[in-house]
Amino acid sequence: MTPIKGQATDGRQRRNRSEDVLEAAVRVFHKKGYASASIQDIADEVGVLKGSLYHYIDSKEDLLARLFEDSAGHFMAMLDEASNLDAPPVERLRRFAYACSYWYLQNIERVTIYANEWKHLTGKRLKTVVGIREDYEARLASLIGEAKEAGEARPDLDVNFATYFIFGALNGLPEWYRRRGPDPAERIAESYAGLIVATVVGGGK
Amino acid sequence: MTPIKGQATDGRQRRNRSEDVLEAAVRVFHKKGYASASIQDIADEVGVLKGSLYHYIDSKEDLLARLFEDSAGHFMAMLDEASNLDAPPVERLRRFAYACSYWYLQNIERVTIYANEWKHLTGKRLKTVVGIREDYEARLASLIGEAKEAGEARPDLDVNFATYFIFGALNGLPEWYRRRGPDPAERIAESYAGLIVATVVGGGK
Amino acid sequence: MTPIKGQATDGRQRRNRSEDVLEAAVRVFHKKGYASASIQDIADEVGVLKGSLYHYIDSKEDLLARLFEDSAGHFMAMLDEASNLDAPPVERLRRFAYACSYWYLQNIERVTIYANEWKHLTGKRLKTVVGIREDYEARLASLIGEAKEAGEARPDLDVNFATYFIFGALNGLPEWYRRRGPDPAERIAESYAGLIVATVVGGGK
Amino acid sequence: MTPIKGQATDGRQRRNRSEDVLEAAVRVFHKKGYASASIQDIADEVGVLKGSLYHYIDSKEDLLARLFEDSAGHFMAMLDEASNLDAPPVERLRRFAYACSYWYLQNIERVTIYANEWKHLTGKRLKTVVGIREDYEARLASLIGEAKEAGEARPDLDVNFATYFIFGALNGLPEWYRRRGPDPAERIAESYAGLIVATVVGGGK
DNA sequence: AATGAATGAGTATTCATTCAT
DNA sequence: AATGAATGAATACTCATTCAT
Repeated sequence: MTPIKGQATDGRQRRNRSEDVLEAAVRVFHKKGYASASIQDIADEVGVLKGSLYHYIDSKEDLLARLFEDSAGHFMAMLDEASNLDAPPVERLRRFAYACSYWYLQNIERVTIYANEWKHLTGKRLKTVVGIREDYEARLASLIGEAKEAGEARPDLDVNFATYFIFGALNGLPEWYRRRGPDPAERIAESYAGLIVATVVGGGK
Repeated sequence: MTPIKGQATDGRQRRNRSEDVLEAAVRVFHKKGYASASIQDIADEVGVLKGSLYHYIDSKEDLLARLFEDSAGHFMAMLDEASNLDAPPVERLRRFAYACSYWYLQNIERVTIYANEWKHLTGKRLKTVVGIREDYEARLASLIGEAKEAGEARPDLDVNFATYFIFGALNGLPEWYRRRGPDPAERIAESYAGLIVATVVGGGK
Repeated sequence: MTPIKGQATDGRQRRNRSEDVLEAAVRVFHKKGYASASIQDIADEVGVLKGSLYHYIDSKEDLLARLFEDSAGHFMAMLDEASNLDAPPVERLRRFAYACSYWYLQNIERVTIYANEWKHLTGKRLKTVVGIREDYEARLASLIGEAKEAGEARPDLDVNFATYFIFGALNGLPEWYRRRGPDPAERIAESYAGLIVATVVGGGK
Repeated sequence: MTPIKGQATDGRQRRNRSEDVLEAAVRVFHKKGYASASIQDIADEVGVLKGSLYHYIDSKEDLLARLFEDSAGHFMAMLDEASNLDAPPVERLRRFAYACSYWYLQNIERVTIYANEWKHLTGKRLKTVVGIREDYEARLASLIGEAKEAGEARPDLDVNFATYFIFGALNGLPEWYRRRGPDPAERIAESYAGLIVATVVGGGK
């Protein structure tokens, strides 16, 4: 009998504690906010004394940074995938919007932290996160720009404002999702994709 | 040389600083976030020892609450005015959207605090703020609902999702406004109004 | 028509505010204890802003000292009167005990403060209060001593211990008096006088 | 040279100081009174930074409460033992009185705190302490009551007043004991037992 | 890896006191 | 006499971090 990875032979979970710490941090930072959360809170969540946490982290900010690095990888992967579809501009916008919305809903806690707590990073780490966000905005903007050039968007559309508008609407998603009933993520993502496309394609007078 | 009113000859001022305190709190809470801001930060901003602040406030949370009460009045007044226009649904939606956007831009710091720091209120105060937000959402939802019933919106529009979507886009406004160049508030508000109407009226496929 | 002392012609009480302050201090110090009572508490009780109190007092400790000086006079008067009766020793002891008990009951708040808060005095003031207490003990001791010399007390009585014993019993009076029903002061004083005499005259084996 | 257990080579100690903290608190609260004593005072007495105290306690009131719980156990044990003697009423009263007096003298600091600082407890803790005191009074009262029923007390004795009287005399014991010379505890306890019995058995007129 | 004792700088808050008006 | 703004030192308590065991 071979021991399963992360499972000690005595039955106790012996997975990489580092990951436990990161997951606990996600839950705690999401619930209380980075500034209001204490190292003690996270230690409690992991089930360890707070002194022991420092085997896994260098500092509280380091822990936050690790969360961001961790999320950033997935985030960029999702953005890459969503950007590189082969379809006409508006269709790509729709799929991009769907993919983003869906991914947000699957990663609510991390996304909330990503959107709200980046101010507590400093130095290079802050730069990285801001860079990712700018990249994100740039991709969205370029998609919208293409749609406009292809004549599929409203002619009076301001690409930048539309980008920020949509970006904000997406970032607001996790905020109300918690409060609502059990709408399936697919339905919400589809609806949001539709709203985003409508924002761009427009209509109105 | 005559001594200025409220200015002692030794340089210390002895006047009522209630307003100063509130304004300093707005700046500090906006810059650092409520949890990370210290009473000392605010005292420094006012130019007073921290003990002296308690002449004007009961507690840090009380100070936050005062900010909310202060904003809530203006906020509701703006909402009332924007809701009670006499025009066809979509036109009313546009004007409502314009008024909100414009007001947000004029009150960025307070609006940011309003959107981000309400979690730190407790008890009755929290209830009041949540109530206002629900009222806000309800007004927006009812405008969108009227537009839909009047056949001016996309037939497949989900009124609730659209409401949250627009709400999020508005709340995201102050976040990027700081980073951008000097777009005049009127232009932004007009653009946002257009985007909001487009979201509802739709188009797309 | 001549204005009555302490009564302004407009009907408002205009008595000497100094006395109001002392009386308020008695109530507040009795209720909360000197250390836990704040100048603000006393100002509230007087109905004046705390800054205004300093027209009447020099400091918090000064206020406490004034209370002691105030009480000390009455206290010594009572002791003098009770000591100078003309009667056989045990009868004088009984009357002394009655007078003290009765006076305690009439001045519960001040007596409680006198018994508990003298530690917060410093310097000469402390000396004065300790002096009064020693005088008190000495008078009681001399009464008991006379009774013993007259052969009216138990022969094995230790005069000092008896003095402290009785002194403690008297000082405990205000403590439980508050908690009890409405026993008339006369009855309690009579009972205590009997107990004190019994303590000295004794019996037992 | 071998390092002493619990003594780091740099001079700082790293051992469990729960007991030290409680004992330091007894000394400090006794000396200054609970309200006037600061956490800093206690930390100084322990020889630790004040922040470190919170490794051992939850709050200042919690520390006081721990003292009371600590004392309460011993106190009740002593009362139980003293109550359950097998002898005629007055003899039991004498022994009870001796045991209490003696125990008081052995535990002066804690008894003083018990008698004076219970007002600073709140909630359930306050109730417990008041309950113990009432139990104490009830035991004393029942002993006195038995003596009276057995015809060994003065016929005009008021059992309640006698109980309070004796209770007060006992509580006053630690107050003067400090000021006096080195009377052996046994002699004082014997003397107090005699005084208590005399109070009840009486004589007088 | 984990513990838990200790640190030291920080936090919000209180409060006796001063003083210009 | 009275006000109320301001002080400055103190208070209880928190917390990220260190480190010997």
